[in-house]
Amino acid sequence: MNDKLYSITELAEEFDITPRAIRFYETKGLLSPQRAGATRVYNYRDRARLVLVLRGKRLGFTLEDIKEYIDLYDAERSHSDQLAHLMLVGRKRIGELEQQLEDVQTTLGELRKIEAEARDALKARGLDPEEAVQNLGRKLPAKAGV
Amino acid sequence: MNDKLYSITELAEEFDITPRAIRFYETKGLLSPQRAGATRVYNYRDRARLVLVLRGKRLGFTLEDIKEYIDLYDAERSHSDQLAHLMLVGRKRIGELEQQLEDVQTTLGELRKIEAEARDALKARGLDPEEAVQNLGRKLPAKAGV
DNA sequence: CAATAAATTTACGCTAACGTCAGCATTATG
DNA sequence: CATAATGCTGACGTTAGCGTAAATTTATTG
Repeated sequence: MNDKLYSITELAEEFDITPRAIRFYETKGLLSPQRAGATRVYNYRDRARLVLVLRGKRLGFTLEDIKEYIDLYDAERSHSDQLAHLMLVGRKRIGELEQQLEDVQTTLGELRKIEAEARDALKARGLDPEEAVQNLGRKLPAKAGV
Repeated sequence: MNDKLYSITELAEEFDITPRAIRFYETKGLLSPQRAGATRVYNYRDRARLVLVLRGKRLGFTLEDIKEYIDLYDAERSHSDQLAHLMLVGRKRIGELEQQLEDVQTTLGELRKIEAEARDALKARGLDPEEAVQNLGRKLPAKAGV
């Protein structure tokens, strides 16, 4: 059931990125799909890797970081040195992410406070906050993406 | 008690960045210290802003994102439109960060699993994991920072 | 006050992560 | 089968975020 195959544009559309980006990740060693002739063909594992890449990006890691991270999954667990190295790199990343977790939580707290204050201030003026937000779209020149 | 002033190098050293970076943030409108003649002088508020900038960076935001975010703090809360806008932008960021929170937690979980597995595998070979990690430093050409 | 040391501006350089052609081959379709 | 549509490989262009060097004040210190 996991034998489904994907074209490059299918993946691109699914994840809202460009084929160019996907090819670029390949040149960086993050993906290595099969080929049918010259055409790239992605299987379920390739797709899973792409998911990891995109999540890594959302977390602000560089593609090189992400490669190192992905390699943790595929690392040989044959030599003890490999295993020790796995632990070492894993711990480093864990440390980084724990810091990031703290940052995210702090910032979320601050933002929620700001939003709540703004909402209260609107209510105090006898306005419906949701309505006020809606109205912005009509007054302003239309900002973000359809 | 919060009237302490800082030179650019003091801040740079405290946060382990370069003066060049701090000046760069200023050109992007993220900081606006006073001047004593031509020399930049930073007060407590400037320093607090810098902290926000650096945290934003750790979260993977662009400097432009960070500017928008910082501006939320200083936004006028006089007009209702401003308040509604504040809510809108705040919610957008909150959404992003909630996604990021999920990403961080997922990735942390995966990494902890990998690290634990590596540790168990080493133990199963009768090795002390900590020792094995230590030994890496002596065998390998010395990789990361001091 | 002469000699450093520290700051400033200006400007060019560099890397990451793609975007954007160009030119060509392959595949799909009316 | 003519014509799109899709894909491939270069190769150059672009933006963000500083690094680095040069030339020039400004500050500090023996």
